[in-house]
Amino acid sequence: MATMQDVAERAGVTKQTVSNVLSGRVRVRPATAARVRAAIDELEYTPNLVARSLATGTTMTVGLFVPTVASSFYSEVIEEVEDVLDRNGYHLMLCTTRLDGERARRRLAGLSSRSVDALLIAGDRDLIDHLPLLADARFPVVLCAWETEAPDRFPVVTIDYERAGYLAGRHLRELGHQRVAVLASPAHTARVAGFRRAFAADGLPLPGHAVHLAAEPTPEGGFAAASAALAADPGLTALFATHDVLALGAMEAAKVAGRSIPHDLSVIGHDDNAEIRLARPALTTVSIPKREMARQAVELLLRAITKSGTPANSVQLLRPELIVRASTGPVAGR
Amino acid sequence: MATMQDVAERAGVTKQTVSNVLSGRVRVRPATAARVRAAIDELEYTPNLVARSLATGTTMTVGLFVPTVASSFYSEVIEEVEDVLDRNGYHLMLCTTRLDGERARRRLAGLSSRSVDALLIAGDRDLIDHLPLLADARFPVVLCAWETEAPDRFPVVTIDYERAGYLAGRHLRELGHQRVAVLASPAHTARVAGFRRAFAADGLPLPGHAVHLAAEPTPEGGFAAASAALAADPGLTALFATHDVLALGAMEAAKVAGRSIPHDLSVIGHDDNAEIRLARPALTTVSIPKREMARQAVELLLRAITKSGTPANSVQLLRPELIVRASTGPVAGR
DNA sequence: CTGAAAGCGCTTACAG
DNA sequence: CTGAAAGCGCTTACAG
Repeated sequence: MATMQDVAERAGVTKQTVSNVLSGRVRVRPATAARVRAAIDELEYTPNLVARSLATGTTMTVGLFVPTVASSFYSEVIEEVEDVLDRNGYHLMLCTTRLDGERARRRLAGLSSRSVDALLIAGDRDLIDHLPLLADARFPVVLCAWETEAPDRFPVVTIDYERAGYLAGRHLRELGHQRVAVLASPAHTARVAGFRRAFAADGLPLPGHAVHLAAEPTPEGGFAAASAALAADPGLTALFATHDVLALGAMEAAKVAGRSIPHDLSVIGHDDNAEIRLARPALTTVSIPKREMARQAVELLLRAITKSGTPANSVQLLRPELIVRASTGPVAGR
Repeated sequence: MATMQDVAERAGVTKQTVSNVLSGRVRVRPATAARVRAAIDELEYTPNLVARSLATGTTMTVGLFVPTVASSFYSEVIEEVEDVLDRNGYHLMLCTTRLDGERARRRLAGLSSRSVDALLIAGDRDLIDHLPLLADARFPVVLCAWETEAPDRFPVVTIDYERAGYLAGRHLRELGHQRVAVLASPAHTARVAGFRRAFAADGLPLPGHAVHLAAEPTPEGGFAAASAALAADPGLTALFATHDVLALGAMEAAKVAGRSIPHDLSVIGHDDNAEIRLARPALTTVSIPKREMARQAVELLLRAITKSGTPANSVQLLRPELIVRASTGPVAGR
């Protein structure tokens, strides 16, 4: 392994000069620089990043926490984060918490030792209880895809989930639906609240039992929740699933129950994820700008690193958008 | 930021003693150790991993290259890799190559500077041309999920893809199918070869035009390829998709063409990925032990790190398994 | 069982 | 524009 010292000797200079050539921050006479470059090539020298990190106090890597990698939402977040990072010369350290708080805690503690220049935490499911661990992190922390209320001390870039739920509710209201149910993952409280608001605004507050929790964020979970909802109230004319994959299961359940979509039952999802491309009829859903969110979160993080201060403690909300397709229709159709 | 020196002063010892307490590799008198631990707590000292890395020459992080994170195959590989790593105290540095050879090259060069203790490369699509870059890597490299022939110098843990294709072919043969087509991603050469072998063995070599390449590994890609196959030869009785998501699209295409599955057309996939849970009829497929593969690959890597030698240059093949469900049936049914 | 020294390979002021 | 020095925060033999 060639070291900077080796290169220096070969080029007949000191290692400081080699360092200067490499960093470009100090002007070096062209002839000298050329000699240094030649030596670097001959020796196949590549700088030791660890040594550089120790000297500069910077690692050029960012940590990313996500609940899972097996969902198109987080896949896209990860890819977007990596792209922005890559463009700026940063590496990505990935931790998936897997709904395991203890695991999350352990990984968080493991990363907090200056091996990372900043931390991006996506999704609030597992880490929320352990955020105090980061109370005096010496690096910037940004939260994204945060649906529950976030701790005051960290900036967050997220979706206006409440509005997303509201858009879904308003759409169903405009179609005349009155008896509706919600299929929700336990964490999706803001979406449910927004949906409720749309109905309450019209003087039709949703009864508490209209919300059916799905045990798992899978089609199977949606199938079970939808079956339960339909059994509990056969008069239902519409279903809001707080997650597209839940909606997929709900469509299956409707079929099994002999209901055609959207004629007998409207179904609306949330996310506009890749998983629904094959759904028939095409699923009406609320689209959320996940890549945009990820991009802005990383950029905030990167700005915080270079300014080496804590980032402005702001909450940034990206707006969702209703995408009307074929799975929702007027209630009159029934 | 408290340093080891600070802890030492507070505890009235030298930093070497602190180091010894931390590492546990040298016995320290209990009373001294207790004083040191107290000082650590009071100062909230956490060791600087970068400094440790420079001193030990080890970073406790492993790099993982995957083509993409947006597929359940690679999601599962990533999660499994991370689990094994985590259990052994290692961190994960993730690079997705995204079908971009130049990007892959750049990331590879970026990692090769001792910031990683070992490298696991999953999938051969993007990096194969750049592997020579690793020719004199100073850390172990292991390949996995490799379908094309791997460069001699690296150990590989992969699936017996040829056999997977063979199992699919043999199944169709046993059901009496003679006129069949293959829907394949361009890289899936071994699966196609194995499938061919099953037919050739029965004296029914597949004509070259029986293979239809899918432009993209998506349901849409499968739909297009299947439509083309059905148009080219309406007498087809079975389709082998080298990837489950292709099979999903093929099932759609069959529906559109007015063919019922499996009565008019048998469809068999490959991978047994989560994406097919909702397919109706349930998809017959060839299951591959992806998590097992990932686990063994990482363990090989870890062994290579600790032995600090290059791992045994072996090729390890895991066996696929045929999973018969409802999308395939006897040709006589037609 | 504890301490003094050297070293890991860089970078960053600071002189010349 | 180039060189000598100190330092980043650890670990690892090596003495005592």
